[in-house]
Amino acid sequence: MKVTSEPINALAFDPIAEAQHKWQERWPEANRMAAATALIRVQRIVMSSVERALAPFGLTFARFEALVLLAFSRQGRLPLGKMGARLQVHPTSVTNAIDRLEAQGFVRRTGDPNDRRTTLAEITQEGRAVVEEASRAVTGTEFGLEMLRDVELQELSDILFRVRLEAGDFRLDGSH
Amino acid sequence: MKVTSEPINALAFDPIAEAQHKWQERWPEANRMAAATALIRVQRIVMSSVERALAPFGLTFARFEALVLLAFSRQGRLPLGKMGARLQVHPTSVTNAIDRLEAQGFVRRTGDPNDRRTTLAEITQEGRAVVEEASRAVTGTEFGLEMLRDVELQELSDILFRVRLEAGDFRLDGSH
DNA sequence: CCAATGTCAGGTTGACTGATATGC
DNA sequence: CGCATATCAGTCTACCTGACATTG
Repeated sequence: MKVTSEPINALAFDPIAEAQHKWQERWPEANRMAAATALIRVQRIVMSSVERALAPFGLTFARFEALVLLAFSRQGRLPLGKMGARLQVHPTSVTNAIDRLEAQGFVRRTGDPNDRRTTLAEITQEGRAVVEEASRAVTGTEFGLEMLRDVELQELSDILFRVRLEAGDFRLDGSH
Repeated sequence: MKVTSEPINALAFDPIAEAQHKWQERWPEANRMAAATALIRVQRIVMSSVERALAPFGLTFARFEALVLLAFSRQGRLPLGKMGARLQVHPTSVTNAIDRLEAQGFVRRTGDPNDRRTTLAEITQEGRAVVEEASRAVTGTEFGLEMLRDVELQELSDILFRVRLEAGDFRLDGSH
């Protein structure tokens, strides 16, 4: 997904607060609406920051995520299906991302001898090199969240954790 | 933007916490990385919830936002440029959204007699009707944030407010 | 002449649906 | 046989860049 790159125009007021007031006059849940809208807007800020850092490496966020996942894996390779489950993306999106990464030489497809239905994606030397550099570039942007102190980051993560947990992203089994 | 519609697969652990640990072993800013990743994931949850509610009305989130903005405006019409500034989207995206809304009969283009460069988008009767119904449908989903109480919603909004403010989305002039 | 406004052409991305080949 | 895995074809949305005509 492409995303607004720069503040197009700084408004003289908070457009979300404005919308919240008007929403409240007609419909319920104005607070939730405001939080959701702000979330969407901040996601764009973060995405924009990250993608700007990744562009010089020929990477998008989706492909970068896939590459990091492979780099973090024990053997440097994973079945495509497992990657989709981890990254919470559609199977065809995984295929697509790996297609591109393979064309760039950052990933190689391998068959799995144990289960010949599955395809493994394996990160290459070039892939490891680019993930190292790209990660430093992304870190350098502070993910567009440079204004948040550690306490706020923690608060934010805690709240988002609850949403992800109760939305069914994962279970808490204690196995980890 | 289309988005994952359902939990594809509930993992037995939190994939973001896992990534945070591994990131920490190699690169700085692991907390920021985790917050950013969680933000992106929760935005997908919210988007998915909202777009599922809007689909029956033939609306996407982008078009719904535009329609709500028009419905909230004093005269039911706004210049396209102003809409882009409010919604923080690219000029061509506004043109595109209004194209579709016009084809659906929810919006009508008008010329501005004062400044003949600008085009006004005006919400129609049908547009007002659909925005009323669609808003109720969206509200019914609680924006995918049903698990957050008011205190948490407020905390979340406060933190996101700081990000938006310091990212340059708007200024605080006191004029509003 | 320069700036602003909106549109158009052309291209990229990510995601979805439905169908398909292959293997467990 | 049913199920899982990955891919392909085709479609859609949103966004971007660069060019353009019109108007202030």
